Amino acid sequence: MKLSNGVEWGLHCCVTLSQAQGPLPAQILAELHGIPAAYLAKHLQALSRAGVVRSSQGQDGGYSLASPASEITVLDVVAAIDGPGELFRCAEIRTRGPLAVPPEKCSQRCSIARAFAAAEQLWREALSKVTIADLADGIDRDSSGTALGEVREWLSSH
Amino acid sequence: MKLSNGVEWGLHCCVTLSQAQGPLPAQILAELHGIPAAYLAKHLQALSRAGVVRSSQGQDGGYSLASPASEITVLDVVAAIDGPGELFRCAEIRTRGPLAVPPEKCSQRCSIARAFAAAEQLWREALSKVTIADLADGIDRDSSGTALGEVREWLSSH
DNA sequence: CTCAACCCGGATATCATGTGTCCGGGATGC
DNA sequence: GCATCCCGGACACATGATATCCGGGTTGAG
Repeated sequence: MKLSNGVEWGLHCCVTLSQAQGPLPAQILAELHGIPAAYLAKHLQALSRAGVVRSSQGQDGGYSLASPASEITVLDVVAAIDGPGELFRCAEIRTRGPLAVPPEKCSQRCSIARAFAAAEQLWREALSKVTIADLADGIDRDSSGTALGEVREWLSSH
Repeated sequence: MKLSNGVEWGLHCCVTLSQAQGPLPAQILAELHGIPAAYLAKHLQALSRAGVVRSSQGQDGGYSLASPASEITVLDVVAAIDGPGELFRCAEIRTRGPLAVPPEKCSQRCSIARAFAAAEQLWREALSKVTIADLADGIDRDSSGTALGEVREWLSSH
């Protein structure tokens, strides 16, 4: 019914990473956004496994974007953190009860599942058209062009 | 991240109710679909509170559709059972951390929340264009026109 | 080579929510 | 009056999200 909070964190972190020169440790990203570092690390690992961000170990290591910000979509981050599963999971209750439909006649999804799948497809398409660069642009516009500069300045002083 | 199972149950029940002559008890609806009656009752109550179905008490009472099946949309059932809340809840983390944005500058939603709101709007519009009558039609078509007749026959013998 | 910084993965604890059951109360028709 | 049925709340349980911690491995600097 609702999306994980980690999706929002992941998107903010990607926007921040798009403004950084080099790799950023999870600790710094957590401090900047005021969220628990240990938990954020888990979501960053998920983003890393999905190939959205790249991780470099060792001293001066950290996370950086694996692709240009204009090529990473919101849907990529959602799929990486929240999983690729569908919003609506059909429990196939037509195969239960006294009028159960035999499974061999269920090669096609029922009309209810089809309706949700079509709606979800529109949702995914919309999210796949928004990139990290678009989000950064929107944040900058909302702040009259000061927000991203402040982020870069804060990062360079840490 | 996922929708409640009760949404699917509610939709199937609405389709069944569209085939009934009079009110159907929750017990009958649960038996027909092979799902727990006590739990289904909770979801039917939610549908009743939302005005999707009408309940009649006393002997020979039960649930019936409050409107014609062609005027009840899938979105109505989703909102009634799963709540009117959004899929994506913005935690407003821009108001946290060392670069916190003062709340008085947050009259507008952040660009991330706007992207999700736009995508979710498409999802809702798609669901609001599918009615219970459409679902019943799809189920009948999938079964080559036999399924709804079987349901009506089963109902009349109980 | 040693050390510190940092990522990775798993184990664990806690809490909210979904799932499911049960019971008392009230309404309705016979 | 009685059986049937809805309504609302209380309760237990499973699941997943949230959050923390620790040991192990990797890398760069001194």
